[in-house]
Amino acid sequence: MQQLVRKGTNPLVIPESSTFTRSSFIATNRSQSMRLSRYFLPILRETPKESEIVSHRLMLRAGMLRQEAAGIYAWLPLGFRVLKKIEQIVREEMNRAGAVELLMPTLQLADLWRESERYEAYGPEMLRIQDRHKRELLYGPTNEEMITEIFRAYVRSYKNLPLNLYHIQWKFRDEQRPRFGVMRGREFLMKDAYSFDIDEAGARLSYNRMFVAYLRTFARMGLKAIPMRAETGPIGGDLSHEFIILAETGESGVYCNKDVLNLPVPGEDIDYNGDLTPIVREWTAPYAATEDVHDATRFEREVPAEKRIHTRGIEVGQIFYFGTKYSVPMKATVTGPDGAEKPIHGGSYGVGVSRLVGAIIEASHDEAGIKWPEAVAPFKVGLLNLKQGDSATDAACEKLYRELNTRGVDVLYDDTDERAGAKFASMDLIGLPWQVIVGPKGLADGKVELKRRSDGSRENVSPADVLARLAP
RNA sequence: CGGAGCGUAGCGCAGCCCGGUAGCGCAUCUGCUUUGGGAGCAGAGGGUCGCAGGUUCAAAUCCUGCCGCUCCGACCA
Repeated sequence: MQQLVRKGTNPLVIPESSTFTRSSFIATNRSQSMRLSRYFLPILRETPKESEIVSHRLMLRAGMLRQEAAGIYAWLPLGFRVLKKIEQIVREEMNRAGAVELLMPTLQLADLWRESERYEAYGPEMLRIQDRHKRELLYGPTNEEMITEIFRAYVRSYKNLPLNLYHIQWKFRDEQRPRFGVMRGREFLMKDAYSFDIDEAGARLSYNRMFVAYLRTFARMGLKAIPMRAETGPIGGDLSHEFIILAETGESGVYCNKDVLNLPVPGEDIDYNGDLTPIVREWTAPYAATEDVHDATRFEREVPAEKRIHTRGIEVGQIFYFGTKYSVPMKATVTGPDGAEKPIHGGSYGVGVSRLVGAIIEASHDEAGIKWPEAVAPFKVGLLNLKQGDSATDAACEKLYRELNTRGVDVLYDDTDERAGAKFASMDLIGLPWQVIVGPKGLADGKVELKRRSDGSRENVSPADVLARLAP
């Protein structure tokens, strides 16, 4: 069933009799709230057949996502809000680490890829396109060539280094078998950063900055992402880590030392110009590896039996140092202090932004639905009016809705005339961190119910306490 | 890319073998009764049966081709 939650009057028409402007969408400087009756949230009661893993199933049921073709999705409003929140966290942490944002196009000229000799090498996963002039284009699966082209066009001197440029853009890889929803789509949103340094020593400093930025990025999303030694893959190079979150339903097997789960994540006051080596060393000291590079002998020698973890994981980021792999064939050189031209040493650093939406759900859900970490939740609070039309509950809800907004809290206000049970089920499904449940029974005692989605705990509090708790 | 399936109402499915006016549940709409964990009753609307061709008096059903999607495996952020 597809229930388009849209009931009530035409939102484009404010009745003349209205004594107030009925705004369905409240946007203050700090918050963006919605009335469910005016939102677009097509919740599915039944599980769509095509979804195999839990995150995909929940994204479809929660009205976040619509499949348009194999591995290609439309992001519905609720899903889009999560995507944007994740994107923004990635952006803030990249900026904090000194990377500079730009935006490259999705389409690239084939000639660019011929320079690095990857046009032929990439194979059928690359979507190749011809324009009306029969020029060969491709939908970019990654952007090393293009960023190198941009870099070499402008940067001449070592004095402009180090430089780290990144963008957050849609990519396309024509997977033979797309599956698992956004976890392995063909079109996906990715943050990719590219570092440029005069030599390997400099490149390793850049690498470390991204390493630390990734620790912070994933921690902010409520994830324990573990850096694991990785194969360098088709991009090449000799230093690489995958950042993996543990989830039973993960795509690959992982082995690690339990200690790595409790390491401290650097605070936002971390000095990216300082020496980050101790942090990287600390995080790479405990054994942690995916099964394709797993060394059972070492694992058993280094990790005491009670600290061995063998489970599955989802890759949410990967960082590479690849040296002069692109700068040599593409002639991206700068003049060094000695007056000699040198190819730059590069690295690339990806975060699967759209994949993270699914990965977070894999790591945080229960039977009833999603449990969003607050930092990425589409709304912080779900406000449930259990008896729409009752003047007391309506008034109490309207007041809470306005006041939470005034205090900068994102609220999804379920003001529909659904029955209480349906509202509970829908709210649990979409997984907002907090539910404020307002009904006649509680209001008789001047109380509403405050429920925390993460652990299901609930308590009866006054509306004033709700404000104090949710908008301190 | 090997193997296996599936396309019938918004979603989940039956009907196909054995050809004969397209059905069920949920959802939607109307009315009444309900109202703190996915309500009940009564009524209503909604389908080029994936597309094209063929066989036949007659095709959702049989035959051929194509398209789309899913699952297992190999592969991958």
